[in-house]
Amino acid sequence: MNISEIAEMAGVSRAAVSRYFNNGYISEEKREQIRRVVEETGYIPSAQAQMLRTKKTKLIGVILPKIDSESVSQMVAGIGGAIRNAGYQILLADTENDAKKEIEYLNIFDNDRVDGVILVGTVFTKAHKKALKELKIPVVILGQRLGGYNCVFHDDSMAAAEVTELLVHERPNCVGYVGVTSQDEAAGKHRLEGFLQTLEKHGLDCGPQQRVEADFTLMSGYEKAKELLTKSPDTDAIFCSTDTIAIGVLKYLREIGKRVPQDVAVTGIGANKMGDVTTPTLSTVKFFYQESGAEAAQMILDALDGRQAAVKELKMGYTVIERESTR
Amino acid sequence: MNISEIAEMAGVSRAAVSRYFNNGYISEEKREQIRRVVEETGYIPSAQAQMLRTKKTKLIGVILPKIDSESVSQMVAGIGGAIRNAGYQILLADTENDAKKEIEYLNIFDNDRVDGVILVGTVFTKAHKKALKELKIPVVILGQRLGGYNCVFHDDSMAAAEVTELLVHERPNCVGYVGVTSQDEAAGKHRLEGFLQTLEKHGLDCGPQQRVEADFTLMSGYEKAKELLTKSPDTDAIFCSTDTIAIGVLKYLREIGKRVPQDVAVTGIGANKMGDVTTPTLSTVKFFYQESGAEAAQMILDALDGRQAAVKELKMGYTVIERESTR
DNA sequence: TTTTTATGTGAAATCGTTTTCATATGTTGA
DNA sequence: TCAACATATGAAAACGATTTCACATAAAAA
Repeated sequence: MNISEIAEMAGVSRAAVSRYFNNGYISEEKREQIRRVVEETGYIPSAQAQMLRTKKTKLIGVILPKIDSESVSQMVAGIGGAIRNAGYQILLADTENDAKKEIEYLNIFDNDRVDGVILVGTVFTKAHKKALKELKIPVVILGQRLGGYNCVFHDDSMAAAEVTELLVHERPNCVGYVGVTSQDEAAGKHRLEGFLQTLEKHGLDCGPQQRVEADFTLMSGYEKAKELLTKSPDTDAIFCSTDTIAIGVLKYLREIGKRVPQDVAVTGIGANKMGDVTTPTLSTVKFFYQESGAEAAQMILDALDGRQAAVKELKMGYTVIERESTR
Repeated sequence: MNISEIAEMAGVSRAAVSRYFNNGYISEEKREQIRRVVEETGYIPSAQAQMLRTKKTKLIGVILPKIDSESVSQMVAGIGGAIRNAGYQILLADTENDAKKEIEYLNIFDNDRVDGVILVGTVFTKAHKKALKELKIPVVILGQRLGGYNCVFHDDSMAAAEVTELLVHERPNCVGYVGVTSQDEAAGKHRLEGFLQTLEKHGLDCGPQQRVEADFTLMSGYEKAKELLTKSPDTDAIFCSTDTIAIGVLKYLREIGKRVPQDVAVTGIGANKMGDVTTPTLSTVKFFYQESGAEAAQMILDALDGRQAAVKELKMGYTVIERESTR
């Protein structure tokens, strides 16, 4: 089934059929003839031919580090919901935490594979910035701020600062930090900054010897808590850069018989589902991942529509969730 | 940059350049000339033109009910990993639990949008079966068995039967069931069957009045537990069709002061991350979602390669995880 | 009445590849 | 020597749409 057959069956030219689908000038009479034939045959225009001719794919490339993560999958849900009504679809590129693949996909997508890219970023190297600079199609960075680029990110610093208020409410003697690499500016650097800022405000301290660096897993949180508490057994408040890490920390504390929050207060960030079912439940900050995904999608859509002149940076809000692990 | 420009720069015909990329006959001399020009220009052939001409998109359509779900996102991770090396990518279609959209996407994808479809199924209506029957491209059903179609699914019945063994280990007096609609054959019908089978084997019973139907949420598990325990306050073992539901049940039991497992034993299915951090931790069954995704992907790949003559049904194994909520 | 404008139409070019076809040449086997 | 075959090449057709162009016609404006 192609446009020529439809045209012939309807007794019109190919151009007329094309106009029928694209709201071009066409008489009521021919419109009806074509409608009938299209209905009978169930004809759908070839997406490939359209893409080739129009240079529009109606595809948004989504590059992400790992799809099976609560936050990332929520962002994708938000993106999907926002672009569907505009007739776009998601071309998924899961890099499996491989930075090289991020750049590879960026280059592949740039070659007319998709109309725009949403990059769920973690760490930005020189190579990333070079690849981004050379990009010919619109791009939105999601989850990180990157100067000069459209981006949607979370107020990691303020969120960390506010949740730290819960942590230090009972005036701890010895505060600990279980974070992630500050190469990840959002989850590493900014959260650490917010944390330290609140400590300072309260005349508290958390020197480098009180800080340990985990990766994004529960077991790593557990191990690093052990390291921290072995070094400083009198730690009575622990800030964790993610909920998953925090839950690993809780696990270790329970194992050595420390009560939370009586002996040690603990906070996380991210409002992972797990944090609401632990004992004690975890004080944390809720980011609106699905909404940020939707916002990023809208930004790409605007760029594709030719709206949106200047580069936009959108910082999303958050909600502090006070639960049992602090007080 | 198109193939004609490259051909001209290299002093060869378009056909030669095409052969260069597709391992056709080409002399060492020309190969080298083309290689140089391609390297200089960074030329990448237009995917759209290739798709149009070859009728191959190198795309797998993945239709799923909801991407921000632990099991689904793990399946997608598995699919992604398996198809990447074969040069395929995922075109994502999230139906947001809308069965109509499942059929819509099936039809869209069938029209040369993708080379094959993986359908993460839940409920199959007549309309689904009609759409599937009319499908011209290969399809694999993931997560459900559907006779006559390639599918990868889990041994829900046996898994439920085995986890029920844990539940009845202490010879309960009154067994309850919090399940999901049996329109969902995998999570509803088969798990119920497995559950009942083990009960029968032990001379136990769980009549319809002891069974309640939840949806797939934690709060629903909570509400239905309330319903069940109001009706039958002496219930001392509860089978839950999913971990999320089970955790809602645990929440309610704790609220009314029932100890788990001393007063009431509870089991779930699915090995959700939450079940390992609750108090008590949840006895459950681990399915291998990522692996099933990978298997489904391999099946599609085989079908596209012309291998795989007959329809295949692949039933995946499971592992029972005994934790604190039973004993 | 004449000019402008809006509406309607199909032929043909175009998008950027792959593939068929016709045609060579050089090598091998009989 | 001649047939058979593998290797090599470019011209041109094909994939299936959209869009430009030239040309109508009818209605509105001057």
